[in-house]
Amino acid sequence: MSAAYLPGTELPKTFDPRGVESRILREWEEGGYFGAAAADVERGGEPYVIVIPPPNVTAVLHMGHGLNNTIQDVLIRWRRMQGRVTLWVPGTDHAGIATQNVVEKRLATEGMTRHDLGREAFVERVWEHVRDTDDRILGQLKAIGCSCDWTRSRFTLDEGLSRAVREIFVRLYEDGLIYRGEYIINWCPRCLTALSNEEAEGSEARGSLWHLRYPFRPGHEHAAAEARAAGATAIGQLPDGRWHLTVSTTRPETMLGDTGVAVNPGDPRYGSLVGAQVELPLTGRAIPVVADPHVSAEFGTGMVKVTPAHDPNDFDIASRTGLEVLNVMTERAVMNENAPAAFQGMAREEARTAVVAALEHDGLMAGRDDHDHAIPRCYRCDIVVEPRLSEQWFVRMEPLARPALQASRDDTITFVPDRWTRVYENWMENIRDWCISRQLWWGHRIPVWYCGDCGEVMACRDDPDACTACGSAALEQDPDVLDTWFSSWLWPFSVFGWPEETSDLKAFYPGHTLSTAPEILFFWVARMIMSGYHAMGDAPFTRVYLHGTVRDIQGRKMSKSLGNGIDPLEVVQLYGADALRFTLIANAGVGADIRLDHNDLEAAFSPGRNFVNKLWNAGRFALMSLGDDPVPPLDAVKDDLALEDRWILSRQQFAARRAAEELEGFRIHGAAEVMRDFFRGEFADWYLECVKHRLRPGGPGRDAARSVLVHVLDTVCRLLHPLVPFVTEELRGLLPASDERRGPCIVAPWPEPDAGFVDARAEADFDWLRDLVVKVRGMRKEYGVGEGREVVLHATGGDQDDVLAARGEMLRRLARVGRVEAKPAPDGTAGASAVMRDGTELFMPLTGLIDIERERERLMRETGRLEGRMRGMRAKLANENFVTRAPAEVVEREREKLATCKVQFTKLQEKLTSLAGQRT
RNA sequence: GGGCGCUUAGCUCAGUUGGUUCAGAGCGCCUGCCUUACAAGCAGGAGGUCGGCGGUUCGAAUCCGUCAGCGCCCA
Repeated sequence: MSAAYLPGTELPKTFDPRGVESRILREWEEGGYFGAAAADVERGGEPYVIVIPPPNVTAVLHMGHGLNNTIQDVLIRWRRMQGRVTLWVPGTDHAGIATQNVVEKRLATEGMTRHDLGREAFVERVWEHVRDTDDRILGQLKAIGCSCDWTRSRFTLDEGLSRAVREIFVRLYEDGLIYRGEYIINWCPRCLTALSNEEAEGSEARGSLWHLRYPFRPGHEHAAAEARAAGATAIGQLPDGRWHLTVSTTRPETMLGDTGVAVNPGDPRYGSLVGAQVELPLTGRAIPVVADPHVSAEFGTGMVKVTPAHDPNDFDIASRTGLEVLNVMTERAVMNENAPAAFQGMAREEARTAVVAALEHDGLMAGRDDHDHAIPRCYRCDIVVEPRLSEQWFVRMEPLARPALQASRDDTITFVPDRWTRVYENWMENIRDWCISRQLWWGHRIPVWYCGDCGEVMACRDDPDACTACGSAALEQDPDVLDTWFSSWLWPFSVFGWPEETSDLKAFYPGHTLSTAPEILFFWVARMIMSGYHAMGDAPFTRVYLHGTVRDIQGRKMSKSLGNGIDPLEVVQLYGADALRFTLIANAGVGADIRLDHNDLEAAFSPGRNFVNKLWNAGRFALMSLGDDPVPPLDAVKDDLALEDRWILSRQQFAARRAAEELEGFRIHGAAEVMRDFFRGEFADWYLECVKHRLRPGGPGRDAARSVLVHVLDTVCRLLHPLVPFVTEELRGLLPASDERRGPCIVAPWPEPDAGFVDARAEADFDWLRDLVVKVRGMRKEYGVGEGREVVLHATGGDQDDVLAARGEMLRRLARVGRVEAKPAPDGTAGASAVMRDGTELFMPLTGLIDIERERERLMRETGRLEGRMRGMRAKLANENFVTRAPAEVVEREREKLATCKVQFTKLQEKLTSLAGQRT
């Protein structure tokens, strides 16, 4: 692309990412390759669209983002090279509760709360924070090479996206899908806001199950006695003769808010109790026993205490049975004025201890069992969530879930790995309404106004001046904001200007692939699909790739609090973006977690760096060897191709085909493996070594070698570009230009396999040569024949003499074989032997070096191995069932294998016999 | 309580529809090489009864059941 290296100077021996990446990045951006316009699609281009999972502006990116975005960039770059109109929309998320927490914490260090600042000033403080992290996040994405359309970067609180939020809110409200009501919601007593069910994360905890005794009120002894007589073991008498019942709870402090005890109406034990009154201990209140069909007769004592204001199930019981709702806690989960005076002002944990002690003191504690259960915690601050009765806004989800569920069932949307399909469908099938109001200041203000005069409630697209019912100007906007996810669920179309019917929306919606972590499958992915159908009538994407989590070497999730994170920018600084990407990709099995050692970045990222460096050096070698003469196009040398040329060209078609297959199936690590095997295992290790001598000035078939070398290297660059974009861009830019090699790699065509280059004969012949070289190397090593010392090789009994004769120079260079004889060595010559699979006998005279006993052992090992294999094959073939039932093809293959083994075995036996002769 | 995933070489993990060298890669280890692309490299090598048991099948790392250990999700 640009002349970064002075003509005539050697390229550096190691690839220098820092010197290259920023320059290439600039060239890409200036070239405008990242962007796409609606017009490109209107002209008939086939779009490929990804919207980024917008990172939180809470903090800068970690390695999980590195993985997430590398995957997206690989897909985008690949599709771009395939000629699709690719668009990757970047952006960030305002992350209401999380961001507010971060800024509040910072204020706390200054000894302030958000209330000291006031709403407006506080929000301005948050904006300052956001502007800073937003820039840094986008910078990080650029640094790892993400080819997003930066001109389209969005923020979920942008004006346009805020408009989308209002629009969807009002529409849903008008459709009756948004409502306000008083229900038990998950409440964070630290953040002082409602949470959705998804935001209250269960955490396993060792707890207790306490059994409490509630005495019957005077006059209800008969009911108690009757129940006891009916077999109710949980009914009994206290030492003072009073009757009591027993209920169990994991949260004794809530008993202060009990307003009843419920039993199943069909429970034969408790029929007499319904309508009876018990005395609620510590409070002096009398509460009734009621019947409710949702109480399980089998669970526990079959009687449950009912605390309507502090438990969602109890709330439901109360609404069915008419029990009173009594809230005994403040918003900070401190016992309030409805609790007995002795407990008022106590925090819930404190109150628990006090209640237990008081009950014990009164002889009303029947016992305690260990009880493991899940305690919901706030996903942002980890405080135990308190179920709290409060008035909130909800989305009625069931109608929205219907098409979203159908889309999965009919494979309109598919998940990779497939197991997430069931998780998604299960969630959709058991959908619950979504609490969307948050008692926060940072976020989209709920677009609802209340009339101070007539009480009218209005959901408005634009701020109203007067009440639509009475005309009053005494309007007040709902003080709360919306759940963050209520804006991010619109992301796939709000970024294109919805609700305006923009040309972008027409061109780029629906998108194609969504790549994210499974932890936000419900929060975000599922809801995007719902809103996509509701607002656009179509799914926002068709394939959802759910990748694994980046963990530390001990398998712990990387986190700031553990200090086990790895900063992507540090890795880019030290090893380069390509190394970061290749390392992540090569380690990322489909949906599998990745372990990286944060204490040893060298161990974690050097393989990636080394691979990149290897690539660089292959290019460096090519450039040093090509000389200044024009490189002929492949067409011009097609009649001069040597075996290795035809072989590598054939293998290249295989690699291109396999790489595309892997990418199609989202097996990106598989693509990396295919390409690494091709580039390192075949091109660098074998092809380059084979053609070195030909590339010398005046070397045989030099022009053909030069042509193939450049052609394959160019292909390697293009194949690897989606994975390691910088080094491939740099390298390809240095190759001699030609008509097919003009323009930057980023928009070069993806290599399509060309059947015309597939050459099975060349592959077979070359494989045979490769085997021979490996065998010779093995024999040399066995006897410590120094690498500088040439040997003679006798190769007899095979039918590859032509191949051998033509590749003498290759053998000399790869195995230090000075001369190949097509006839056996004279009888009695000491040396090492081997037999190829086709029966070709190899003999390497090693007079003076050979140890006959050792050679015998070596050959015995070899025959032993063969014998083992043959035994297996003979047994298989002797099995009537195998021969008759297995496909004929498989049986035939087995026979052929056995035959070749036999030939090898026999020849090795002969060698052994002749060795024995020599010994005597 | 329900569901899902994992268990393969010392470490981290691939292994698509059961059958061609399917028992693999990278790192680590051992041995030998500074062979003018690359020591961030090259060549050669050691190392695993694919968690246990049972089943299906001519044939199982692969399919089924079960047990054990680890992890995750939902209630």
